[in-house]
Amino acid sequence: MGLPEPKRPKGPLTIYDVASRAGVSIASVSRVLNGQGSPRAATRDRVLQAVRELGFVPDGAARALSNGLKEVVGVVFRRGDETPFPDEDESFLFIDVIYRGIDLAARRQGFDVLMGSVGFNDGNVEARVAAVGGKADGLILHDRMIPATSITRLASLVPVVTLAGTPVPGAMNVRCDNDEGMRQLVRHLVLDHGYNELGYLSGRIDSPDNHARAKAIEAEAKAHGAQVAIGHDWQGDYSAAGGARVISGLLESGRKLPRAIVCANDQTALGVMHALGRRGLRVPQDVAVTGFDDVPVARHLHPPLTTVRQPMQELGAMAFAVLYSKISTGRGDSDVVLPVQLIVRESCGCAAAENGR
Amino acid sequence: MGLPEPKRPKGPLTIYDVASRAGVSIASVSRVLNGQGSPRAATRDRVLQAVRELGFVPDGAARALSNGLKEVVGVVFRRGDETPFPDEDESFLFIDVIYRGIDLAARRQGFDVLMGSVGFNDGNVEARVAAVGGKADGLILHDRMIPATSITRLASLVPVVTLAGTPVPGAMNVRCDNDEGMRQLVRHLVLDHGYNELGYLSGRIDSPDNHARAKAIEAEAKAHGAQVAIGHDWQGDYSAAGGARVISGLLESGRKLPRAIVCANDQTALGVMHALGRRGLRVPQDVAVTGFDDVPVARHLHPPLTTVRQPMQELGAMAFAVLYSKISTGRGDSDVVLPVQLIVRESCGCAAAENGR
DNA sequence: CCCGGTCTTGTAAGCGCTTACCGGTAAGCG
DNA sequence: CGCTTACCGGTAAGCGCTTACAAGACCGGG
Repeated sequence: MGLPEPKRPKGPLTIYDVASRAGVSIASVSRVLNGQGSPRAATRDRVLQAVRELGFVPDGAARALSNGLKEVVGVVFRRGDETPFPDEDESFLFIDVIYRGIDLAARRQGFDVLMGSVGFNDGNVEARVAAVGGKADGLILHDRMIPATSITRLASLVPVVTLAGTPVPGAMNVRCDNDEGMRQLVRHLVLDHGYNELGYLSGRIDSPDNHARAKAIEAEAKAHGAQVAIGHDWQGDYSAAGGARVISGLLESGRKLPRAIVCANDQTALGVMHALGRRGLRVPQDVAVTGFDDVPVARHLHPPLTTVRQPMQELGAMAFAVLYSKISTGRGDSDVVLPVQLIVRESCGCAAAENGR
Repeated sequence: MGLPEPKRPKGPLTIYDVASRAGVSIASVSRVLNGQGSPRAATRDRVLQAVRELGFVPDGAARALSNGLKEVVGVVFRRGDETPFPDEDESFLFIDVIYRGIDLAARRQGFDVLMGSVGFNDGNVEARVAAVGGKADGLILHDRMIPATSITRLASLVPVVTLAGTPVPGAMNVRCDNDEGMRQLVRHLVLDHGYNELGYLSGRIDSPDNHARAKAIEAEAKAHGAQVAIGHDWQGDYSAAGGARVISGLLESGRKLPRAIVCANDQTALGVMHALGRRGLRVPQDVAVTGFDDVPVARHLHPPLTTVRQPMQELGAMAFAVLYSKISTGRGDSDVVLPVQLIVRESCGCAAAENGR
């Protein structure tokens, strides 16, 4: 008000509009907006006033270009494909919890999170990852979506943190202690329950996490004299459908199931329990089942699922923390391992203790 | 190779580096990268070669600034707070499905999704929303996080789609047909089951969706001569904890529960069922319970939850579609209503039909 | 062999913002 | 009262990329 004509120059509101409206230079506007320098109170007020009146919001791209900080972390995960199995609704729980951890941590530093998911069968994954990288200050990548060499190369351009994988040269890594978790679980099954026949229903064959878990169960079972069925017939894919498929296959071929089935993750366990239930087999009386992850629904299954809790939210938060440190100070830990925790519920054969809440 | 010294100029790789490496101008590089013009095959190859060797990825900010398109949609939701109740783990399921819909649709247009969540108690929500808006080409906002006038103002700067709210001047809106869904549900309860006493365990009081649902249940119940308990004593907040709290309160004050409890959403129903179970009340024999949303876990509850399915993924996809249309063509529908579907399972009293699979 | 037309490539002008640098003004001091 | 010292605030130079414009290369016809 007072000024002749604000006359929004049509084009989307820039700092120049604010400056002329407030009768100062664009530099002053910028300074007020960013709290740099020490503008006189009068100046500051006029600028703020103009900003308010105009409803001005600075353009992130220009800002980023100018000061070299986008305040954006890119996160690329694999999602289920566009047409998931009917059972698969919950297949993204795992990554969503991680997202949440990242989001919370990022928010605290004024960063936003750019999601760039890819399907399992998408082509040009590298291109997608690169595109996200170009829009962000740093990248958090799930497992092995692209070859290690590509990750290394990418990492020379923009800081990269891989999640739940094995460290890659140049990139940083954050993961959970799969090995220890699986070992605890096996000890509980073998030592506390006395099961000496286990089966390991695996995850995707190309997953480092899956390898680590398989290795651990074999080693620990052996150490305590228990058998473990594993291998091609026991090949799942981290999905509920996959777990159900394996069990059905085993049962149909007349195979005898081991006393306890250790699943690569909770979703698989969910599928297994469904398949078992359909065949009239009781969990845990006939067959014990365990998961891995401790996804939120795990406690709501019947029976509640015994599993290994990965601190997924912290995993995400830690990934961001490491990345942020790299972005702001230029250095960050290259391999962080987070502890896991055995969660004993009922699906292993333990009696109901403290159900739900 | 061949050229004297690539000598990465330390600073992070720009189009100039690529150009000099390939022995062409930056314009040519840009053209090759964006498929503009018709570069000679030899030129194209040299550029691509250089890009590959250097591992160049163009800077998104610069690109955005230059051509006025960031290829980013901002999405701001309310999340639970940083220290959720133990029960609340699944409280974000709802929005995650929507995210997924947005993500899928966005990906198809080469857009990425920028998440900017805010907690229920966060201050300066408007500032956060604005910040996200500044980094994106368009904004998808959940419900009413900020006053309508703010939304309107924001919408003059950048296209805005609100979700599941009521349309706001200037912004576009996409929502589900709450009214029809609730009416179908009530008809099922009253007409098919003969329940004539219902209770409506509401959502957050400031939510338009909650209002719409409350209105609908009252109207439809009245139309069929059923009573419905509603109001202060029945005030939930969309959370499981809230649902449980209300039920406990009611029971402790010695109140008699209606025959059927209609919850504002599935999470609330989950809490209600827990609370009921703890008091030894059976669902649906003693009290019927219904939800709203059809969250993935709904089918895994015991008994499986009768609810109203909102096509949440499509909701997200539609939101993006509308926004994209606005961004690219300058116009988009201002109020899209998506149909809902009554999902009858067992918590209403119906017999087990086709359980989960 | 020269000239006009085509096709390719280079030059340079921004996109909106931050910030180094410098001139101008007001305050401080002898 | 005049000069030094701070302090503000303005001017302008980029940040890395796209693209309009123009210059150069190359072709064929006359």
